[in-house]
Amino acid sequence: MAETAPRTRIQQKNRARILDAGLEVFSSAGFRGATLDQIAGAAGLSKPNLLYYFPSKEAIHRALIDRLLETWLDPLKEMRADGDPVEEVVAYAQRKLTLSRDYPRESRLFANEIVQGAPHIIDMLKGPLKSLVDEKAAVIRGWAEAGKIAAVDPYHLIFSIWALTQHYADFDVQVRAVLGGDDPWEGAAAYLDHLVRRLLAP
Amino acid sequence: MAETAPRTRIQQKNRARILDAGLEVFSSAGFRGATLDQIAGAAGLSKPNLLYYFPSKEAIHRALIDRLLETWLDPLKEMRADGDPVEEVVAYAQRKLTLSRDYPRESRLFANEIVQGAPHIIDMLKGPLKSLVDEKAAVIRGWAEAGKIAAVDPYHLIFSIWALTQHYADFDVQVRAVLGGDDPWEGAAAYLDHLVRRLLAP
DNA sequence: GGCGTATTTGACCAAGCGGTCAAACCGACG
DNA sequence: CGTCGGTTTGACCGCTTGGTCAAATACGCC
Repeated sequence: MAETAPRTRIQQKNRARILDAGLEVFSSAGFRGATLDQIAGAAGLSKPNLLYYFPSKEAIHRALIDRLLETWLDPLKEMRADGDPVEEVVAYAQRKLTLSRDYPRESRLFANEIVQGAPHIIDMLKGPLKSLVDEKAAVIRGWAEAGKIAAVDPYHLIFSIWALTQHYADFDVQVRAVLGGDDPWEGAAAYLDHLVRRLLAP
Repeated sequence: MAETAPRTRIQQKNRARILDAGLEVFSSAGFRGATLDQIAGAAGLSKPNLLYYFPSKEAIHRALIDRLLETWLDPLKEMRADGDPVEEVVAYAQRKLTLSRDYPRESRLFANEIVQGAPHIIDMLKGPLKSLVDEKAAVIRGWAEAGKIAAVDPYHLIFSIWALTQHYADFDVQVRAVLGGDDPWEGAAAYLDHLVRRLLAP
């Protein structure tokens, strides 16, 4: 938040490179495990030069988290109360899965943060996230009570979609080790679709 | 492996305390984020004393991972080909959930390891884990072909059980933030039971 | 008690860490 | 050309880190 727009073209470019490098390093080593030298190296800059653009390691991390949070909830936000219930949930699950597939580093950044107690985003979890989920859970509950979908606990339904979609990104190594060479994502999409339909069919 | 049994009572006690402290710290900070001082503090020992029992930070971590791997696959191993198919999978899912509930620190230790690329256990994933999953997947496929359960991709079925059960332990902060004060585990068990039955009902 | 071994510790070290700073560099504009 | 703001860097600092070591202490057994 309160991100002052970078003035020059060179600032824009370097800030972007730093954030990309930071994402790479933080997501695969955690906050503590990442070093400024690694990030600087990945960004093709010297360490003091890094700190010319961001005042601290913490600031890079925060910028990444902020950027992540902006988009991470979008798929759920898009779920419409006035659509076809089953299709709405199926589509939500697929959007979330696509997000994990296309942004695995962001997914792991988030996972690292949560697993280690979410020190930087606990307020967001208890505030905006909870509100959003409460709202959508009410919608799902409404659908269930109207008999349009089977009765399910809406909170745990949402958790299971989060769990599954995060799993394919965060536990990618394990998934690939078990599956051998095959690309997991196609099978994942089909399975997730099948699972949600089975679960919600009235 | 090749763990020489501690001779004296004092060794047994201190090694156990160190492992417990190490589990606490590693699971909530990751390997890199954990410090020997933290572990020593949590174990109530001095740092050099720690290193009297374990030769390095790495060694503590490895001991924990080894101990974890011994039990982590047990629930899946116990799934019997000659039982009632749906009940076998349901029971497996519940065993795995119970494990996550009772050993959340081990779960997070595992999660930290995998998210960061599984550097220490990649061989185990590609070897024993893959073999076990291949074996059980064949069993599940057999059930499906015999019409005893609905047709599902057995690999993704197993992934979804892993994903969900790990989620409640690893993303505990988020789950609790969304649910408010309520204990998640009861609802989780009911939901997981329901999900598996719905999914597999022929 | 006394002795040998197991255990514990304070002091220390080299390397790596996040971060600073003054000086150098660079390109645009007069 | 000079100079002025934005950019880059090498050298450096204080602190933390994993790990060592010799000396001190406790323990178990005679």
